[in-house]
Amino acid sequence: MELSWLESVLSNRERVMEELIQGRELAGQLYRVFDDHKSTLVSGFAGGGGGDVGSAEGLVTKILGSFANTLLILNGKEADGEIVSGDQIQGNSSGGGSADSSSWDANHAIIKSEDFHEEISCKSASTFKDRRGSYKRRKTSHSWTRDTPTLIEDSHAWRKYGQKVIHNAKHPRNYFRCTHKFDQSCQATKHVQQILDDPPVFRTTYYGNHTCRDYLKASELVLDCTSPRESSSYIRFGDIKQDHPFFSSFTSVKKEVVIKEEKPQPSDDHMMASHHRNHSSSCDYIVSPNPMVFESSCPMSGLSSTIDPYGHQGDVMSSLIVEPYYFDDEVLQYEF
DNA sequence: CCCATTTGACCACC
DNA sequence: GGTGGTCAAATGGG
Repeated sequence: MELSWLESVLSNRERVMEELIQGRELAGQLYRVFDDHKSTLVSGFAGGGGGDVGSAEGLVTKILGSFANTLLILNGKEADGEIVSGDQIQGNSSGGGSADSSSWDANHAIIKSEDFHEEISCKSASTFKDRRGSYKRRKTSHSWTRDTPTLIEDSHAWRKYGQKVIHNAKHPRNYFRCTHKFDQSCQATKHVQQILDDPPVFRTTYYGNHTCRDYLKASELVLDCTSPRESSSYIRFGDIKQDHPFFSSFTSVKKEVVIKEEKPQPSDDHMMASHHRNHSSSCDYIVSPNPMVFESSCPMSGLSSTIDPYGHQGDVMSSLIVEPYYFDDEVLQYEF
């Protein structure tokens, strides 16, 4: 197997090189795009994020597609026809990157990537999912965790779908899925759990990559706090608030994030119907319903900033990254 | 009325 | 059988 993998890699070497080169070029273009608007993106989120974000996103899409393809090739997945196009990738690493340093500065995070031998293919398992709870335990999907003293924002819209008391844990674990699970078949999910009280530490575990197209704009990012009743304060670029009556268990918050996002193509709109109801309202594309959980997912929304920390796209990538990354205050750490 | 959250039920995995 | 992950009806806010 090792040998066949190696042979496969070698035989695809040209393709790998092409993908990497393309990725590099696209990244360069993206850099210029962001560079042109750096000041806007970094300090002026309030303004609404900017018209070039769209083109930037397009570039990001291509870049991600390029890297994803490379990874797939390296993983020997190509034969399975799993190479994806940039459009399919888009958000890939939901942990994608602390989008913005402003929300992130206060947090020192540790990110670990776990379980990287994943099958990128979707779980075919629950084919006949008519019954509740009938699901396939995500054993094969890769995950990565982030521990933060506060909840961090992210550029994706999440919807809470469950909460569970975990054995031997003081705090319940909250389950979120991507809002676009149904309309765009985005499989990304995450779990958030407070693992320490004082100081508070929240562990966010991401599963799967985002394949959805819509990201919150920078101006929509919310930074919220943590503990249920204590310090939840969320920040909107431009103003800071402090209050929060909510959080029953540390969760649910009302969507404070005002901003509206341009609607996604109306065409796919309905597919989203969440099970029984048609949840396709624009709201779904707007906010991150739970401020409580934040983490930064994908930077593409608009702030480029720095990172795209996690390479979770694939196993290979993860294995290539050995050194920890240091960003400003935070430390991103990869483990295998 | 629409939509997000809550919460108990259900089921896969260990 | 216990635990954890997901589903979906119920609930409540806007």
